[in-house]
Amino acid sequence: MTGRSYGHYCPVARTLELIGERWTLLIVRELVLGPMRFTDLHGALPGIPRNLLSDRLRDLEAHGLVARRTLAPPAARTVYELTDAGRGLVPVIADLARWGLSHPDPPRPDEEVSPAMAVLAGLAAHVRPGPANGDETYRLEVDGREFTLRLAGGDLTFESGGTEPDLVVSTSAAVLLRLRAGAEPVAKAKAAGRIRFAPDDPVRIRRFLDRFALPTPTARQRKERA
Amino acid sequence: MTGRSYGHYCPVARTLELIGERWTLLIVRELVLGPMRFTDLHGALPGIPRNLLSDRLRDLEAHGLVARRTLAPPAARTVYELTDAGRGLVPVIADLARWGLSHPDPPRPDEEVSPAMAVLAGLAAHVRPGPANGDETYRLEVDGREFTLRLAGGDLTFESGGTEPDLVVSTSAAVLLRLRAGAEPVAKAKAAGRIRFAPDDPVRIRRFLDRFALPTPTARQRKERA
DNA sequence: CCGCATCCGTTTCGATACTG
DNA sequence: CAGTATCGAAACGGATGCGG
Repeated sequence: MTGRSYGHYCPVARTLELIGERWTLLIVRELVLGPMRFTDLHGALPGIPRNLLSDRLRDLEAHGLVARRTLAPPAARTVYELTDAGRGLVPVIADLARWGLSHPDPPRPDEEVSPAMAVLAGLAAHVRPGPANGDETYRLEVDGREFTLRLAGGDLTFESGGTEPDLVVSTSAAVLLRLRAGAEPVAKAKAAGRIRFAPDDPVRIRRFLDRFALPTPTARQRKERA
Repeated sequence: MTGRSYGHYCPVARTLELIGERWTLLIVRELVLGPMRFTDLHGALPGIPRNLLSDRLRDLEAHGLVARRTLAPPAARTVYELTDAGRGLVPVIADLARWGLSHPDPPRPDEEVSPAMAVLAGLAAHVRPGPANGDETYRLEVDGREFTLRLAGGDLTFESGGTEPDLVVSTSAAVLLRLRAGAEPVAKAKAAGRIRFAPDDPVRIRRFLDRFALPTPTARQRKERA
């Protein structure tokens, strides 16, 4: 038991006792995108001391939000992954991202941009309900890290690959954030090679931008007309 | 600048720098329900030291999440209220409440139940989109504190009174939580006088329970049929 | 009663060094 | 690679005290 109690019988306080400590929610954010090993986690969270990461993982495991799994002998390694309970925190993280994006603040000197947060913040926070009929799968390649996003109805889940994606998007975390902020039009980034789509199919690209509510000329016009 | 930086250019991390410290979100939770004075806030948050409350309010004000307003001479007092930016955090709080409610944990000895959290956690976290046509206004009287909730479409806002409510609900925070948890049927609580409705109109009561997704026999049957 | 400042023991954080 | 151990620096918790 590490998270100090608030002494309130309150769901909000209870939850904060579990995930309200420094770094905890950022660790969860990383794990949302898939299981990770200790060192990779440490690398994905610049600035976190290893002992704190160790402590947090222990607490998260004790509270059933994270599970450790030991991989089979060939690559015998321990990985940390979210439990279902842990995945239940995704809306919280998405809301925090939404809030942050709606109160922009330019990057400060020496700040690092992580691919995971670009994916989650730039995309996951703004999923729009799509056509009820079709599922879509996207593969994001962000600064060398790969994420597979599956959209079914209004729900977004992350997969560890396997499924053949409808569209592969390759870009950098910084560009993803610039797109989200509307600081750079998609067309321009594409022309400059800062974002690539495969296949280069306008219909699929448009649907991708639409589902993730990325600013497009059309979206802007739609807004102005309203 | 008090919230230590994470050194990440990430909306989630940025937001956590502002509201990730201990007590901060609970203070915001209280203020969601309306402007409050220092001492009332202190009373509504059992266990918080006054100096911490003071510190947090200062930080929140510095970051534009909270504004202090001095009331007119007759009752010349300072009140703290959320800014629009601060109100933007409501979804975060609602998600935390939702998560907490879905991972129940019985009350621990010596824990206090606050009316505000019962309102927010028990009701606000589960608002169902209602009929697009009609707005509804409810007055909650919880352990002596009054809250006016206005529902317009899927949006919930809190008012400081004035509007004539469609329904007045009087109960205690504990009962509200028990209803939410399905630990006690509404009918039983009503019969025992633990919750009162005015006017005692079945149609309005049903709509109230429906909009806030409180477990009702009908809702349960609906679930089982599905 | 209100809001805040000060003091002080305890807990947490964070940087570095260290071990299997 | 995957953590532990240690230790100084902050932050926190709680008890005051002090002007409005």
